[in-house]
Amino acid sequence: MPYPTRTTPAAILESALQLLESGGADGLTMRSLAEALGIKAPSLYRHYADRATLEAALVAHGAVQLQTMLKEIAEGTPAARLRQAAERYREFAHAHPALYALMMQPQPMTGAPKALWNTVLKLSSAVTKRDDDTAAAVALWAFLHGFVSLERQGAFGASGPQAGFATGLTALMVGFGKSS
Amino acid sequence: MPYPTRTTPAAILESALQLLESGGADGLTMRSLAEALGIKAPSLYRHYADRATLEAALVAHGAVQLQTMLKEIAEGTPAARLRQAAERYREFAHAHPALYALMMQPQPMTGAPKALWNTVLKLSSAVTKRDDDTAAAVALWAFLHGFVSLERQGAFGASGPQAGFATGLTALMVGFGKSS
DNA sequence: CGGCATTGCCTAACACTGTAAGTCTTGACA
DNA sequence: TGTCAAGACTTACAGTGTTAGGCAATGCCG
Repeated sequence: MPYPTRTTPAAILESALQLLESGGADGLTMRSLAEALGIKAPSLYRHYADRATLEAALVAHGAVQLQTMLKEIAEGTPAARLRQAAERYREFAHAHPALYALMMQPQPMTGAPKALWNTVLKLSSAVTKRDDDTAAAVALWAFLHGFVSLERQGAFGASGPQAGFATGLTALMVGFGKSS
Repeated sequence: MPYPTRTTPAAILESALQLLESGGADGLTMRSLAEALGIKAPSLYRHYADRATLEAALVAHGAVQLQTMLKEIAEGTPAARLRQAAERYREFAHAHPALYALMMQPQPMTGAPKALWNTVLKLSSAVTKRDDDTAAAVALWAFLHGFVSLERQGAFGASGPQAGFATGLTALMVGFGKSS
């Protein structure tokens, strides 16, 4: 009886992402992932040491993807670019809720997530016109992440979350000394 | 053979909170909770329909507690009170990380959490001087929640999260048209 | 006071998790 | 052709939430 095809790391990640999208966080288990790949759960441990390692790979993947989306923005004033980046950040979080949740789990920030943070920092510093303006970047990111979190948990009634997003973002930028 | 003491709902909540504090989110399981109470896991289902219901009770408890902390602040200008409330919010989140995480899980916002939200809204509206200024309150809460989330996940290096908190809060308030 | 229903506990068991141990199959290379 | 490593397999364990069914003790009602 021949064994199934050899499984590649790329295929595993792809299947895992797909399961996350379709079934949410609960949809991704070692067994469901294995089944999607046509193998048995324990075989996955030949490729990833444990679930945590697999998740780390997913997080890295997500960070790279999001960072790319943010870096692609090249047109407009720094303020306009920041606004656009914020929109994309929010879109990403809502388009891939389970992946985003995974990315935002407590964990030491290294590698891809670190690079993502640097991108946010640069985008923000361009607006405040102060290099390495961590305070502003931190506030910005906090606002972004907090907003999408509250949004996802349905904290806002029908009373216009979208409006609050733009308003808050503007307030933050104004407060940090730059409008436009 | 006499059965152990009759278990009260209050005792269950108390034990659950304690487990949450000491062992984090993983420390609270139906079995560990039962053991802490001197009973067996299935017996818990006489008191709470399922784990979700139990968690809802914990969330409600946390919301009431936090709301009380925020409402206690009576002195100072609206801006000063808001600042102090923000500090307390952050302290609460860090003092009870697991409980706070539970409170911030996606779930329809009703009852105690709703009341908490109203308190935040009032605190914020007092500063912007516009009744029912949801946009400002939303931005504020997003900032608060986002900040503590990122803080908890270690997203900020040693580069002064504390500074970023005050700075961001001020920026937000300035941006919404009121300093002091 | 006696009977009875409700309440709260029990044990046993099911369907899931992640994961460890040990074995078989396959393809590549000496 | 023989050997070896990679990747699959089966089996099994401990732990999760949860259900089913039964015993004990409390409180109510005649």
